[in-house]
Amino acid sequence: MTAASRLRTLYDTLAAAYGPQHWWPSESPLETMVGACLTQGTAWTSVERSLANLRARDLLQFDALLALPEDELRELIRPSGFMQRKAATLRALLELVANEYGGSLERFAEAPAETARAQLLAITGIGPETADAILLYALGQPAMVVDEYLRRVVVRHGLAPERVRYAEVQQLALAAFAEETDPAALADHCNEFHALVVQVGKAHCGRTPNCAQCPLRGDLEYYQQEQNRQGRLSDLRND
DNA sequence: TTCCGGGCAT
DNA sequence: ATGCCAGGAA
Repeated sequence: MTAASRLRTLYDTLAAAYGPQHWWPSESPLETMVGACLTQGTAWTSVERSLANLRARDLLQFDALLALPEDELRELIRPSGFMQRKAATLRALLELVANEYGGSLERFAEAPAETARAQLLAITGIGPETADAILLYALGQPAMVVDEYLRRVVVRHGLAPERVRYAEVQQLALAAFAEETDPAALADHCNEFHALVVQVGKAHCGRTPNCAQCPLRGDLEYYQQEQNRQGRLSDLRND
């Protein structure tokens, strides 16, 4: 049983348990992009308040948002926290799209994924998770989003070592869909995968694990039994 | 590792 | 009151 095939089974188990997740909830790619920045380390309900503030002033349009002074933006996004950093990040993101793509998210989406990702990562305040979330949910690219929940699931189920890096978890998750050759279909899987991981993570894989009712407990027991078996063999060898 | 931060559940 | 959240930078 390879790590990739086990992860694929976890995905299928989550899909069966939770059903379609319909991510990312938004009315436009711009709103998705903004939400992706605002939700860093922040509950989604708080992000919704900020988005409502912007929508109420018709600011969820590119030109209007670009024209908004940073200090005003800061106040409108206050409910989602880290407002100074996030306001600066959003400004830089809007300027990237304005300067490199004429303010068109459609053109941004047509850029090679590697180019777009590098440009996003060059912005202070956008790290790998936010960059991949924007690539996937706002630009439609087949990017795998790795968050703390996925890292915990992968580590706790013995699919990777404790100090595993972002890129390694990402490669492992992509390997679970290696048979998918169509980019659009892969993007659909990436979309659903991350959404499902967030669901199971919030309910069962927080700071302290809560496995009793977890849909993935079967796989965990499999791993723990393997671990015990390895332990007994190790004892027989006296090491 | 620590800080950034308001909102919400407990 | 305390802990934690669809993270990232210094």
